[in-house]
Amino acid sequence: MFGAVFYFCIMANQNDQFKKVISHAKEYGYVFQSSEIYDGLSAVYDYAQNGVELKNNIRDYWWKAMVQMHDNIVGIDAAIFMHPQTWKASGHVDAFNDPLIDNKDSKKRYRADVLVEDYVGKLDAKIEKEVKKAAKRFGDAFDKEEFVSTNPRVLGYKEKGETILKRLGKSLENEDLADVKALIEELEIACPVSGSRNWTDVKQFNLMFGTKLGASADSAMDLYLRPETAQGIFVNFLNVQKTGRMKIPFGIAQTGKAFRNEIVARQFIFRMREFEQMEMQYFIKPGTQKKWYEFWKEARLKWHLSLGLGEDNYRFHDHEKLAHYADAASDIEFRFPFGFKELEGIHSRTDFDLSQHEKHTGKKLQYFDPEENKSYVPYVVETSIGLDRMFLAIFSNALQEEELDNDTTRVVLKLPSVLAPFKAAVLPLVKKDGLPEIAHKIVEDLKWEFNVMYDEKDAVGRRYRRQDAIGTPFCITVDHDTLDNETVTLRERDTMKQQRVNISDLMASIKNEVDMKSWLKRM
RNA sequence: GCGGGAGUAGCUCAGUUGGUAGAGCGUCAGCCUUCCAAGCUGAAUGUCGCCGGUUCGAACCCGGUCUCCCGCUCCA
Repeated sequence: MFGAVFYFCIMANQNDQFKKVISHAKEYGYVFQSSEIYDGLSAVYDYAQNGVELKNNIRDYWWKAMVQMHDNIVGIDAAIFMHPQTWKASGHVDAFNDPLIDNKDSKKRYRADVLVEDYVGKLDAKIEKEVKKAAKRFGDAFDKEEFVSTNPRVLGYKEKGETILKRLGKSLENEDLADVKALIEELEIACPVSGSRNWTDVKQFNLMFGTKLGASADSAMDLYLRPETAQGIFVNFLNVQKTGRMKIPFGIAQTGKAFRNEIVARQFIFRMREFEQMEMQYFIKPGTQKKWYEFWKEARLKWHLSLGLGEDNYRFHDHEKLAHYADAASDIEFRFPFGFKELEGIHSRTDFDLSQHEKHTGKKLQYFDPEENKSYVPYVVETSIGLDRMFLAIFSNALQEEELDNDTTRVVLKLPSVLAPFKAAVLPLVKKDGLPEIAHKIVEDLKWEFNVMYDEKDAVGRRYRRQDAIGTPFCITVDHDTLDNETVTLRERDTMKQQRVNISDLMASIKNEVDMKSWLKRM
């Protein structure tokens, strides 16, 4: 019971913290709901004036680590529209098309095809049972092959199973959802939870957004907004390899928007209908996938750790159930305000995608390996991270409420300084005596290198807090001493400590802390 | 999509049995100013999510609708 109470408290706190994250994101110009004045659009958000800077910086940090720092990784920027056949080949047309059915009593939703397949699975289990029984009865003389192919009961189960699956396949192919429901009713499949057979109609959910290419309706071609960016890389694999003279192993990186018509999209920017991925597909020699899979798992974790959000906030989650194309898959999970959730995936995709495109285009997508003196379809290890999720991870981790010595609290956004929207704010202690003029000059000087902000309104302490709330790592304060000796105070966001520095040293001091190079070197 | 909760100023929220809206913080202008939100003066901001109904009268009651949060489901 105490456990339950404790758990409830944690949930309440998590909830609380998450609400603070969302309202802080709005109040300080990071994330707005899309079309808010029209009551918003479900699961679509806009990045605001500070949010776009943070997002750009995250993308930049990823791109530099991935492309600039690896001489065998190059980038592309493929279009969102792709030839519709692409999605047939990738399996998205089939796999992203779920026939769903609800049980009216338990209110549970199931994939209709899975319900039927589970039923067939039970038939298989019955066959196994028969086999075991017979094996016990016949002892050493038991021949499994023969038994399975002659026993009438086993044959009956087998045939029934095959008939069902055939019919299911045909109905799905013809999009005859009424027959899928009829099948479920005929088989008397019951809801595992309520035990009832009170089902709704089967409804088709297409997780891909459709649109039209072509201005006139009759000549238009059905298109999809891409549900993942990876296919843009696969279809360009050979172009990049040839024109870039790439030798295996090599990688192609890309960032860009993808679109999924999620049934339920929630948790702020964690799951949006329109989102941005940062992906890298690494093309390798078949047989080496295990090695490269491990390599990228480690490399990607190092990238995350370099940002200093805390080692305890990350963990790997290895997939046991693998997607049809994968032979190994792992997620890097992050401790979000609502618990550990997937942030990045590292997948060993085998040669599935390239082979599929070969099949559907009739074109060879192979690499001639001079060492092996033969051609092959490369294997692929993918790293795929959600930019919006990374944004949320960083933002929610950074938002802190601190108790200060003087019994007050401050809200501070401890963003990694390399990613902060503004690197410094320049503040004249008072807005007279020529201090604003000097401050403006410092802004003019620094803005060639960083995003800097000027603020003269209110007491300086209040201005510090304002900068704390948007995560600016440094405040430069011009005071009366500045008039005498050309020095200012440089105040650090996290420690609130100040030091006196020469105006001429400002650029170097700040750069030392916020420069991407020094952060990337921590990898 | 189903079930539960919610929607009042930029944010957090009051609003008593229906009588046409308030607070704190924030924002803006000015004054003051010894460098960590707390001084002074003044100001702006809401068709109380939207539409309809009941009523002499609706933020409040009823119906519908949209959006958000939680759970279920899904998540390449």
